[in-house]
Amino acid sequence: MATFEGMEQVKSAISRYVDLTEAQWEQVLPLWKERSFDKKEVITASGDVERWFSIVKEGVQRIYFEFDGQEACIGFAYGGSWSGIFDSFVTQAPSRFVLQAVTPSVLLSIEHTDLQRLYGSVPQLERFGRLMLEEVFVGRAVREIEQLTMPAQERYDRLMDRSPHLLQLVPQKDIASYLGMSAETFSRLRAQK
Amino acid sequence: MATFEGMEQVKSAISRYVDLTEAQWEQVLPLWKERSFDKKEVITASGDVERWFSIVKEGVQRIYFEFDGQEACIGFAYGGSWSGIFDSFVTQAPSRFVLQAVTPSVLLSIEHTDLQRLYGSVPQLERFGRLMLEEVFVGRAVREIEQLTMPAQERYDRLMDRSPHLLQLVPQKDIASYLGMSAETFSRLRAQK
DNA sequence: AAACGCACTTGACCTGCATCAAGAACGCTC
DNA sequence: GAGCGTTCTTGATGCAGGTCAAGTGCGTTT
Repeated sequence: MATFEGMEQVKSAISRYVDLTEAQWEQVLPLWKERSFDKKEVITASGDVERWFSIVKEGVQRIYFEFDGQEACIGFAYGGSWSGIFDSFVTQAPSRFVLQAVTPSVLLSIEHTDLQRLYGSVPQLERFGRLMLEEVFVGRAVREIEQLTMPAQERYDRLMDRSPHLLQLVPQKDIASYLGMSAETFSRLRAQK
Repeated sequence: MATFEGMEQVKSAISRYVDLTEAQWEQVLPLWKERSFDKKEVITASGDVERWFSIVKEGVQRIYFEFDGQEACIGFAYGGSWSGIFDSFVTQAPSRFVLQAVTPSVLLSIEHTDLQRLYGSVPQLERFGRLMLEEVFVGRAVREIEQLTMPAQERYDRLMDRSPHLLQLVPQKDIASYLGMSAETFSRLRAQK
């Protein structure tokens, strides 16, 4: 079970979407667990079915895809945001992606089966489930649109606006990969500022 | 309500995922409606919330995104496959995409509210809902991975393997856009075969 | 503190694909 | 079936960004 601060963080994250009664919180909160990972530890491997939906308590994680020796970074998760392989979590099909801790990380997680059961006993949670899924969908769609319609330069600018701290937290090569450009191009873009 | 053939098609599409009793079919089938669209008619506009989940009875549709005068094609739907703006349908948030009939189209559709209600009264349908969502997710992820990791040539080959008939059905410029290349490049790739 | 590895920078080169442009071949409409 | 718009082809040109290579700095290990 999560620590006291952990439970508080889960409560405040969910509270942004729905109000629950004290009795309901007592059903919801005990199901969340605290999970810790070392730097570079793989949290969910390719081929695994994602069992957990998580809120990031500490650290940064990345989602990437492997193909003939290369890696393509698909997304990041950090303080306060959701973490996990959402498509695999939702569909309970094996993931083709890897979730890895970039920095030492602590996640507050709930199991798929527990969440499903909660949907039955605490109907308001459905709204939470829908809205967090919406955020994930929108995030993916925004990235897809940006990749399709913007040059490297502009994609860089936008990411720096949205997540200026990211640069301090993760290797530049991962950000470059996320933006769909080589590490060299990324470096050059930074230089001319 | 749908025609007799329409209901048969809905039944066989759902039957691939779950078995229902006759009594259950009688709850499910009457909620599906037949909707017809002219060539080039917009089915779901940008900004709309997607109300419908559909099975394609006839015709081809495309999903695209508009930005400063350009269009980026995100996907196609045709005979037997699902159609709709799935992320907007699932999240009930306004769509940033457009769904348009490329050829005259007939869709067999169920409303979001009706489907939600059915999940309550026919629990087996949840499985259907999950599996069709899985297909959509997987389709999106496959395309994302292909865009990221393959040169234009190979993306072209793969699409032609997967959907050889597509070329007869929709303008080449839309396929080119879907593959993330210019119409000219697409034309040249075809020529050298 | 020496030594190794890894991330980052910078330069030179090269190429895949976009863009521009101009013609050919289809549909539609009247 | 004449005319017009739209789609498709083909050629010429240009450039964004990938690749290769060599060097620099830093954090870790021993």
